[in-house]
Amino acid sequence: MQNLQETLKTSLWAETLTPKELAQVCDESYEMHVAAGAHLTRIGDAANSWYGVIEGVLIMTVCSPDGKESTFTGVTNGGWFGEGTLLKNDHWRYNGLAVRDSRLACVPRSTFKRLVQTSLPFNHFLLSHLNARLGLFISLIEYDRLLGPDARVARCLASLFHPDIYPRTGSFVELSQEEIGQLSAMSRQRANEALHQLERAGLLRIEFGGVSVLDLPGLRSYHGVAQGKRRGSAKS
DNA sequence: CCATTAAACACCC
DNA sequence: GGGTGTTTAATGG
Repeated sequence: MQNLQETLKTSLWAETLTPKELAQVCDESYEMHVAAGAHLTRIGDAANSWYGVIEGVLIMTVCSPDGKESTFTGVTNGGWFGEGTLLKNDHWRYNGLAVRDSRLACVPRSTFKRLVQTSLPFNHFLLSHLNARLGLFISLIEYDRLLGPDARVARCLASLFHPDIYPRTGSFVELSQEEIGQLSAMSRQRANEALHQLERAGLLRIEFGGVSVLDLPGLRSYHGVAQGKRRGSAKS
């Protein structure tokens, strides 16, 4: 378990700052707790902070006009989010919902903007961070359009291990099958079936309250059988 | 038809 | 109490 200062000092962007700059960021930042099930950000709220996850899990969700909710992606230990909204001086366009009791490192908007205006190395970090997230979202669209359910679960799980976005993820993914289903855009029992398929393929192990990833490259390149069709009903 | 899902249920951590 | 495995009926391509 880490504290606020450790999270800031071991972040991927800390090394882009001079010791003096970093010390000032540490001084201006603060910690916030969000209980499981509570919102950190809501669509329409003004964005006042850049958030880093000290410990916990947050998901980004949007709502359709009739109230249906869809989950885009999750952020876990060591991940940072909100920079895009802060850069635009905008309001949140997605909800940030804690699915575990979570502790957040909050870098005030004024601090974040000062770094953007004064530190070229920090901007380099932001570029690669945004680029990584862009690549992640492009991948998610690709999975959604081209892959069947089993492969979608495999790739969505694998995407949680992107080193630039999820720096401190172990091999155990602490997400219920319900939550994996939400991330992969399918029902719980379909996610359950996909997970068993992947377990049979030796890529992961299903455990209580989560899964252990055994073969990350295998998950990342999983294509399933015949574009994701299962139940080998191909004439025996 | 076939795949998927919501709802409901029975275990088990 | 919540996560998991399973069944059943309803839905939609």
